[in-house]
Amino acid sequence: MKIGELASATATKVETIRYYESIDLLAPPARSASNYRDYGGKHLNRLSFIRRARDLGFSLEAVRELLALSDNIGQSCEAVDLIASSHLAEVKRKIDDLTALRSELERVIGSCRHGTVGECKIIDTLAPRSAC
Amino acid sequence: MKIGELASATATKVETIRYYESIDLLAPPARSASNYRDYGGKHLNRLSFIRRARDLGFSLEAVRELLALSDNIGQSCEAVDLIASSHLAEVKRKIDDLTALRSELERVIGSCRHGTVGECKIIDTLAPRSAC
DNA sequence: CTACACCCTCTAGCAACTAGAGGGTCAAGC
DNA sequence: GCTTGACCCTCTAGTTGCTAGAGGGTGTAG
Repeated sequence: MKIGELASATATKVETIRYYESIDLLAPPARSASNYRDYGGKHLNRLSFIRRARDLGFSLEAVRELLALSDNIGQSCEAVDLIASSHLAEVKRKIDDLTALRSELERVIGSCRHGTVGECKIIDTLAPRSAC
Repeated sequence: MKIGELASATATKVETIRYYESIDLLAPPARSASNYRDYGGKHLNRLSFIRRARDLGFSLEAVRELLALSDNIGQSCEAVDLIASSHLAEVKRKIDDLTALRSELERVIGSCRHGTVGECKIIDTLAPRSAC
């Protein structure tokens, strides 16, 4: 399987696959006579795993740990749970931050009377002076 | 006013102030005899503006535009409104994305039975094989 | 035999800083 | 007068997760 085929099989860009190899996330595959990368089923599985984890928002470092853990089939999955839970906590925190931000932005934008910049409430919120 | 003073007055790091100068967001101040940056009230206002806009999540490019607009006091504030509204739309989109992500993560984590990695539902979700 | 799609390596770029190296300046305390 | 420590300076490289480009080689269809 050539890199382009692996790329379309996993909806990943060719450059991204090479990048994953360069950071040791994906093992270097065999090479053809013409030095083309030649991937097998293992690589496909591994890259699929990476893709799904990335789609769930895990960082590449987290993915790296999840991959390592997934290889120790007998071990407790506590560590897996921990990584996922702390990621979830982070996602929740971001949602909270963005929700607060949204309210603030809505308030600011809602106060705009569509006059001149000199009277603009939005600019007013940002600048430490002037009135609307 | 030295850079450290401006930094603590605006809760900005010294390096960040120098960075803003390097990308022409903040005008270069006068220099003292010993080549120290010497800031005035204008710089304080400008940096405060930048900080508030950044706190509202505006990109540096958006901040640059907002700053330019805020100087044209007579102009219509339509452009300001547009920048703010499109930022708000972006924030909303991010909240939606993260909320969907949160549900997915909660579902995945909730299915974990705290056994071994081989039985782990979390790993199972990521890997295209095995059972819990 | 010549297009053209594909592959290769290596490097630089994005946002928005942050951290470090390697140096100069200035006021206080001994 | 001299050292200590907190500042300041410039310049460069690192962070995350790719993406895009230069400058080349390969393989196949017409």
